[in-house]
Amino acid sequence: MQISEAESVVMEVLWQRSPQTSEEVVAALGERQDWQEATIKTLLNRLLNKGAIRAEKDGRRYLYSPLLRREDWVMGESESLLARLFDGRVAPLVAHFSQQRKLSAADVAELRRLIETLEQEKGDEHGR
Amino acid sequence: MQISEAESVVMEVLWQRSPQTSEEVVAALGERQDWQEATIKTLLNRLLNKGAIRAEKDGRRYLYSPLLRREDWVMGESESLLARLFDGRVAPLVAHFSQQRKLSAADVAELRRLIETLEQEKGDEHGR
DNA sequence: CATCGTTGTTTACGGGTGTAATCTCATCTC
DNA sequence: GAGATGAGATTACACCCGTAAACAACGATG
Repeated sequence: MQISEAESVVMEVLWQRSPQTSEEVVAALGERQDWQEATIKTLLNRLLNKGAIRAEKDGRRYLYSPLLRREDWVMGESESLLARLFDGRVAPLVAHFSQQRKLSAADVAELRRLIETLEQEKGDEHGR
Repeated sequence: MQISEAESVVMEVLWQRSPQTSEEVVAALGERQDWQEATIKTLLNRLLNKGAIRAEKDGRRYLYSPLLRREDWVMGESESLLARLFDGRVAPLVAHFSQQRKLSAADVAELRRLIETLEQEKGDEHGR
């Protein structure tokens, strides 16, 4: 399931809450995006055709809900990037950021806590 | 500097070694990619127009070299992804991978070593 | 010098994307 | 029931991208 940049912005709105009418989506986007209503309708339609969302009839309107799950999309995008740039692994990405001095002390601390949790879990699995 | 997927494949060849003639690039790609020579020439030209590579005359041919550095491109792509999907931070990406069980014990160990190195460096900076 | 060939340049074309206007049809209102 | 209103569907259009063929220019070769 391939969705474009602009389409993903619409998806974010539906991932946040669903179902929503097109009017609500337009309202939600109106704040941040300066898209015409027509543009958003086009995007909703393309998402429908792609099967990324569904529309159920509700009186004279439709209620839109995501079919594509955010986790799946995020994982797809992330793995694609890692595969193309970092040989498919996470550690080289982190290493790259650190080499470019893009990690703050807070980032490092957060990563450490995360790693420790993970090591804990791995240990548990082993014991079980 | 935006370069497309196909263009980045050509860049990878030039990043590996440069300068190279178009013939060499074609040869390097011929193994993995089933592109016609014409396709590769188009991509070299587009990269030239974008300023991502340069061509210096060498007799009747040109020698192509990257202008865009791989690190810069990698960082740009990575930061763009993090910004769009993970609030711009690295840790949430790692967390996401771990939640999806995409981290092996080896990955975790590698990350741990990396983190320790980073903590070391931070300490040094502080002392200096 | 005329021709050939190689390498770079220009043109092509279908599909996706960003952006939007227009059309159509069903419902609300008088 | 006729017109107005509003939602979704259709159409539009320029640009980028993947893919490639056609063309042009310049040097090699007979």
